[in-house]
Amino acid sequence: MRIATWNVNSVRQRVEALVAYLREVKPDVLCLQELKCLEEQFPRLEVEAEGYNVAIHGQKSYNGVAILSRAPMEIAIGLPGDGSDEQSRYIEAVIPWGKTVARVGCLYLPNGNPLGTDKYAYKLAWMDRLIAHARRLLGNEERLILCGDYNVIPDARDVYDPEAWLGDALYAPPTREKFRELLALGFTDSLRATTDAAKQYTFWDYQAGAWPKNNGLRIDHLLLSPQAADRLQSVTIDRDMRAKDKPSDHVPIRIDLRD
DNA sequence: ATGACTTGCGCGGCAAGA
Repeated sequence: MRIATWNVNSVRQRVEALVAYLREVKPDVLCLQELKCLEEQFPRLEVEAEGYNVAIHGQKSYNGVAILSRAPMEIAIGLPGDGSDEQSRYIEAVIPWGKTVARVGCLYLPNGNPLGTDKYAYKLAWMDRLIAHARRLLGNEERLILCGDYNVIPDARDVYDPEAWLGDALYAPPTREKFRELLALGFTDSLRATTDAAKQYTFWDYQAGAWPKNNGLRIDHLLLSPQAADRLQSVTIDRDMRAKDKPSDHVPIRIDLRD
């Protein structure tokens, strides 16, 4: 089972790259974030033509998440815990896998900048809701994968200039503390299960020559329940995607799980 | 070097991203 996640930064700007990725990498499941469109604006026909089912939680202009799967899905929309939250940042699918299933949560965690504002409070509250939901899901003892754009830099190896990022919502200590609280429920950070290496980046800003200078961040993660972690074979960051024409500022990251 | 990116919205610049 190959599961990938990619913040596309507008799916309508990335249709060609998305179709090429599906053809070349052939993921069984692809989670997308930052669609920046309503469901009816999503390039559904192009994706279905590649043999995928599509589940979309869209929003005008901002946010928006989707799960693409070769197998049919049972879908749940939205992160529980706040009925007044109007931002489209979470979608979950149960996907048949042999005699069992994979449960895949696709998330776009709030950016939260700047610190000390309502935006940062929303980020931390969203992380609390994610922790509560993840705790419940772990109780199912399923092959669970929570993946997406976490907007969290886990530690100093994962950012080109740690000191410069201490005052940023992606790296501030309370953000990393909450991320560790999530991990401590029993998740495995799939990338860190396979390497201790620094600079395993998944994002490079469009500005200030971040890509040519390799000034990147590792903020896209696939977290695995014990039942999924047992099956982890490999992790791949599709770094070359950042060098192509009209790239997203994020690249895909994916795992292979043995059947 | 007289300079710093991309997208949506919608047609003029601003908000948002990270």
